[in-house]
Amino acid sequence: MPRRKQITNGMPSTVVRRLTGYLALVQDLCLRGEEWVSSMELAEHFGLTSSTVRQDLSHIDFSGISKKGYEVAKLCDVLRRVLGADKEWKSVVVGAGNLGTAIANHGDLERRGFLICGLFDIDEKRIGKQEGRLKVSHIRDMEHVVKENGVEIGIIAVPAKAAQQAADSLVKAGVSGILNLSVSHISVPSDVRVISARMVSSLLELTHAVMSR
Amino acid sequence: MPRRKQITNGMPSTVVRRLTGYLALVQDLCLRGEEWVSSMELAEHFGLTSSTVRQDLSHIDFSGISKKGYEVAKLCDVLRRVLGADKEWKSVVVGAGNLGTAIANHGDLERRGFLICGLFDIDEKRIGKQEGRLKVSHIRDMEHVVKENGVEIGIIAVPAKAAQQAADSLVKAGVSGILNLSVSHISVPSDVRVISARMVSSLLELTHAVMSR
DNA sequence: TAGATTGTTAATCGATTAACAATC
DNA sequence: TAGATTGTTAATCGATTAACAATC
Repeated sequence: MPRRKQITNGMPSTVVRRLTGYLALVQDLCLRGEEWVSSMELAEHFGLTSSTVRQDLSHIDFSGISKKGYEVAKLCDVLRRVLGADKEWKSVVVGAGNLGTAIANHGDLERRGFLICGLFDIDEKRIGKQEGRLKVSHIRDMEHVVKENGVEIGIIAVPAKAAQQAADSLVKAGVSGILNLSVSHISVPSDVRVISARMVSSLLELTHAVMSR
Repeated sequence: MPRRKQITNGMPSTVVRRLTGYLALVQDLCLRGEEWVSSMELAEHFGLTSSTVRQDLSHIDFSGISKKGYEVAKLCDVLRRVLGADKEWKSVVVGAGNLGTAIANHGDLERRGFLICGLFDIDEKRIGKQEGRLKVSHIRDMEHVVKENGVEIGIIAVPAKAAQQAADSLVKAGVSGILNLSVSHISVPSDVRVISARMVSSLLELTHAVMSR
């Protein structure tokens, strides 16, 4: 059997990560009414070389103009399309503690196209509670909500111990992607995508950096 | 003038990031009473090769034992020391909205050595409010709190527009490292370390991955 | 036109993997 | 001892940077 390559489909993930940054900046420039941005400006803003920026942008179907740079509004559109920021992503949040409810009610997410369709917990004391626009439901009702609304994204905001169980429920309910905000590592079938934004890990990256100044 | 290398001090940041993952797993194994872990087990858990794991661990002052692997408890100790997880980090949170208060009251952080000493906002309506153990203070009092308590870490949890201002206040107050949870990019002097754990960016990485399955 | 900035190729650099001797 | 797993060197692979022709 030939060795299967890990994931050689689209762009390298390092490029995708930088594109999310470019998008954030370009949206900003757009609001400020800027019309053009050069690879050099983008590079300086993120501490990269202009070469890297041009390489990154060569991955997407978009061209700059020799003397002027990139047209902000158009670049914004293309990046939004490439990253999926132009469509609405139905999402659910697992974990109705402080963090989960904060996320469920975090206007920024909805403003950016992530429509939270459900907030779930397993603790009977929390079930039924009204949190902003959402009522906390039991995890056993998740599958129903996911199917009903065509939910594709699950956000895990539970304590470490419950993370794998939350992931299992999300997978069983049928989501395609999971954002893991918990402290733990989770394992899922290979057709489900996972991104971990573990705050504690980030904080430890930070403390390491602070210590080794 | 000779070209200054970006940051060639310690370990590559990719290694540091993986070490934070190893620590999370090893702490878990420790709780479960496991005594030994091999490079192979660590690798499988994170989808790496055992070679990468051994290379990573060769960066830290710690040795495994030929036939058995790595001693869980000792590895845990060393990783904690290397990453700074063994000491208490005084921290402040800027932004007393949903996210900021969730973080300030997030038990997981305190349990892991991040002691939140202050919660700040600029909105008069929020100032003085009691949020769990903390009372919301005005940003202008931050410098005092930071100096008084020897705060080293600032966590930014404000809306996009206020992020740079929050960063400026933190820098002025004298923190050494910033965890940026806001949507925006921030710029700070080069002696201040920044890690961005922007949820929206992570979500866009995720949606891109989901789209290109 | 002249000059600035792109897109792209080739060179460099760094990170991952393979391989294997050392060793418990 | 024999076998498993480490630590480390060398080979491979991929990502970043430099350079420059194309071009607006």
